[in-house]
Amino acid sequence: MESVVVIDFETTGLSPDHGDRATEIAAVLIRDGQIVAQYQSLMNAGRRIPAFITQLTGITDAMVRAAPPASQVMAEVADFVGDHPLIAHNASFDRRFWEAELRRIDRCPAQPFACSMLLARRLLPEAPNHKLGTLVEYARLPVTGRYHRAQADAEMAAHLTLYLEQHLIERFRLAAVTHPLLAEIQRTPKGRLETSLRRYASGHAGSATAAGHGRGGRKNSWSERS
DNA sequence: TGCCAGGCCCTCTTTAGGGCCTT
Repeated sequence: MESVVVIDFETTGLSPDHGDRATEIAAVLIRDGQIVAQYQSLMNAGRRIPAFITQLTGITDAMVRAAPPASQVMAEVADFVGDHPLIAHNASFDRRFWEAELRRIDRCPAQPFACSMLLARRLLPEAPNHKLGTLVEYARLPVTGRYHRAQADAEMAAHLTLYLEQHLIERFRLAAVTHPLLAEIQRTPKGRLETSLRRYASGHAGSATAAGHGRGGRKNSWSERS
């Protein structure tokens, strides 16, 4: 897979539209099937942390008060991410905070997102459920730290992404797995996934190119959807 | 003090409702 970044936020709640703010972020850069760089920081957005969140994450008001300002952390992580496409577990959540926090520092978030949870629902429907912790245990992936902390969750989501990539390559004999392909898979209706992926694989035998970009303008079932 | 969301998916659906998943 080309370079992608897996991110994970810890926050004061569920909705940036209702005043919730990020308290911690981690970003893990994957390149050529390996984790090659990481960024992690608590951040101080000036919000009190609900007791429930402290119980869930272990992140306290004192920890956040001692952390760098959210504006500084978001600027640093935006530089770290650059133009790389992003992946997160339940990406609709992280995407809202990513966009909200970057807008606060006048940065323009433009990355495409893919979601490891939606991918796992498609590719591992037999898993007991599709919570990150359950999938880590199900796939026997390394537990890299405390759940509900950004660094550990981002690392485990990265390992899950690599596991899903390998699953795709072995099961469907794909020559390459790209971020656009992952985004396409999570949008494909469950009943059509097997057929569509096998058609995609046969159309890309021996190819090392990305989904939806067959040579010579050739289109396939994954191509040119926006 | 307690509450607040949103996108996706499945089905007993599609003119809807409820569960999952994230903090």
